Amino acid sequence: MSEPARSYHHGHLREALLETAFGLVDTQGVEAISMRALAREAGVSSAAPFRHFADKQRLLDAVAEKAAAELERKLDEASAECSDALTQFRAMSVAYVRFAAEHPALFDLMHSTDSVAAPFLGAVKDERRLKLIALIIEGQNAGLIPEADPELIALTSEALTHGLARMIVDRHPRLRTLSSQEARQLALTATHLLQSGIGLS
Amino acid sequence: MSEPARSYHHGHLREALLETAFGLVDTQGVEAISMRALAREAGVSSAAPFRHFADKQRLLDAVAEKAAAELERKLDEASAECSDALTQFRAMSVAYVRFAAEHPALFDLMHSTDSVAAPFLGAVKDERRLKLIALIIEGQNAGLIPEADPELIALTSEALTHGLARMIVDRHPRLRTLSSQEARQLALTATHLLQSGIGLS
DNA sequence: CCATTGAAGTTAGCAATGCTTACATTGACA
DNA sequence: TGTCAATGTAAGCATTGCTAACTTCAATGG
Repeated sequence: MSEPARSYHHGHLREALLETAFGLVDTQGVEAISMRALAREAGVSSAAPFRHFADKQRLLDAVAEKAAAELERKLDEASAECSDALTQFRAMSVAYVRFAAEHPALFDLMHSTDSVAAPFLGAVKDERRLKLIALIIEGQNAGLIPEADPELIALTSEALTHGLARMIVDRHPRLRTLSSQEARQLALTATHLLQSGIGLS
Repeated sequence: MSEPARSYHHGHLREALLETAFGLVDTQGVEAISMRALAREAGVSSAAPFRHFADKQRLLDAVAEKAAAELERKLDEASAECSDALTQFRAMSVAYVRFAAEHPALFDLMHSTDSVAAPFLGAVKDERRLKLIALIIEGQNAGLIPEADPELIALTSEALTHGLARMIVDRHPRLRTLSSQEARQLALTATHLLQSGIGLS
């Protein structure tokens, strides 16, 4: 935190910009960030950021990738605490919805940025789907998940999870009352409800 | 189309702005619209639009409401062609996903605008949910839909449908190959697959 | 041990945008 | 027919994304 009184050269400009942009998106939304404000915040001229990001969109892409990495970390964390495949599967879904509820702007940005522009983002999604499918197969082998095309189950589950997440982010009327405190609660219960009640098992 | 050579007063500025904004969002996305460009297009000074829309956001709100009306029209159209409750229910889901696939930017705008700022939008959503629930109950009475809390079924279905729609809009990897031609196809098949395979019935 | 060079910073400025204020025009209505 | 509110215009301000031309400085190789 304590920056060693730099002169002329900042030293960590790129990371500094990225970090404050990340925080700003998270707390105030994408439209709250401007290159010039970011530069000001970093104590640097308004042209400096363009040495590190070709344009604003690239900066946002980087923020999106960082958000994706964070999401991934939470998903891994969630699944690591569980033993059997089905529980892991559910824990990941819950963590996914929870992340959306707690960081709507980041979640939104993540999905509105083109995976082509942010390759890491696409790679992460692919990897996650593979993991989901593996988990489903593992669950089926253990008799925890009914026999059906694993890809279809994965797709259904993704749609359900993603849909619920977006309904929360988009302030669905039914879920309108959400304070960010309740979000966590609801994310958990709703996902469990949906998945145990109608989806798998 | 043929404007009668107006002088000074446009006559239908508000509608004209709204219409071209609607089209522009649909074909180029929200970020493609600017008040000044809209004014230029309408052959009017750059301050004129502000006589009809307090600020840009209000204009976008109006576009969102118009999109919502359009969606609603298509949903009604789709359900009107069906007889029994379950078929109507499915037809509406399919139409919903199809609309998202065909008009991603409008769909996106619709959900990113606050229902408080655009009251019609919120009202329409409420009304639709009530209709869905009524349809579910009707389907249950006819033995077409399994007995379960209709609200829960509605919520699940909404999550599934909305999730699928968003996955398409957000260019989900699994659905990445979409050309807007195929979108229609996929929307139909996927929704049928999901709903008949795992959801209801 | 310096000269050079290229990465990373600066200043100045362009074009565009959202929006406001003060003024102009005009159709509709008393 | 006179007036006035609605609707248009002109001019301008602050801000933004981005560029071009110049400066600083740390590292590198002769």
